[in-house]
Amino acid sequence: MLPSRLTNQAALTANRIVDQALAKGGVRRYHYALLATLEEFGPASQAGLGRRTGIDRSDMVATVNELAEKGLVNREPDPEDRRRNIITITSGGRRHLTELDRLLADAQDEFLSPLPAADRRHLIDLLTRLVGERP
Amino acid sequence: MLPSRLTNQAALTANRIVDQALAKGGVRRYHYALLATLEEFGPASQAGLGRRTGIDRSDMVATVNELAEKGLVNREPDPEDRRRNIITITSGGRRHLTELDRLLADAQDEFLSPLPAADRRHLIDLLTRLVGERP
DNA sequence: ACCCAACGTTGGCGCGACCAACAATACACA
DNA sequence: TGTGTATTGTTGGTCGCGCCAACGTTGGGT
Repeated sequence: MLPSRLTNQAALTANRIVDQALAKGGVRRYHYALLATLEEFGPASQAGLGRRTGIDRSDMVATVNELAEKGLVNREPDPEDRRRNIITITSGGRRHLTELDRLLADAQDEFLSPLPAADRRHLIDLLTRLVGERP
Repeated sequence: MLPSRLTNQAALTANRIVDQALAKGGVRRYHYALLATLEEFGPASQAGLGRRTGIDRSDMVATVNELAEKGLVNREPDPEDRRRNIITITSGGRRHLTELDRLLADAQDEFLSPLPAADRRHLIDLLTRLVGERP
């Protein structure tokens, strides 16, 4: 089977499992990606967040809208650059993220369940190099 | 980074490269999946092809339509079971598939380019076990 | 004769991933 | 100083994949 198709099949499985887990937390993948990135790197502009997550600027608008409506992030204009909005994760967002992380930990385990621990580490290493060292 | 996200990122890269390659052949991923499955396993019903490719029955209708319009497959009613259509790859389809295979070979190489050969084999092995041995 | 399962088909949905265009703002530099 | 260029947020739209529900037709079982 073609490596590309193999990878896609794996991603399909992963996404099914992950989407199901995130649905229990009431969010989709974009929401989690955004919350996790905010928690890891701190407040940033929408464009900056888009670059880090790979989410398009236009999709970022909707994602921030939805998270802001739930009170999980704040959107405020940047006083130093009036083009920008600064997105900040709220304490409620941080709490919610903790729950999502817990849900996702189980999902990862289910996703990787066919492989023993050593192979899981090896797979992660290979994938990291595959997606990381790319021009 | 979460294994699920890592896998998804790899799949995104793979799909971008593959889609671009298949576009040169004038088809999308579903078309190739169908042609390749027909070539490997021989004629089959639409439902049977759907089970093998993972393509939904409803999407299979459109895919067969498009390939039949191009003369790459034939759709004929099964005389032994009038519920079924038997889908057959044509000689033109076989020729086209050869070209697509060539395009895809380059795509695979580009996709896996960050990894040396031994690691590529290892990755393929791990992914095969990950998607294969699943309940 | 009856019911259930499988098939092809239609129509629809959601999500992720994109692109083009726009006004507002910042910035470089001639 | 002004003038062009780049960036940002936003709107609105497209495409493909992956699904699901429903329907009429047909087959197979009992």
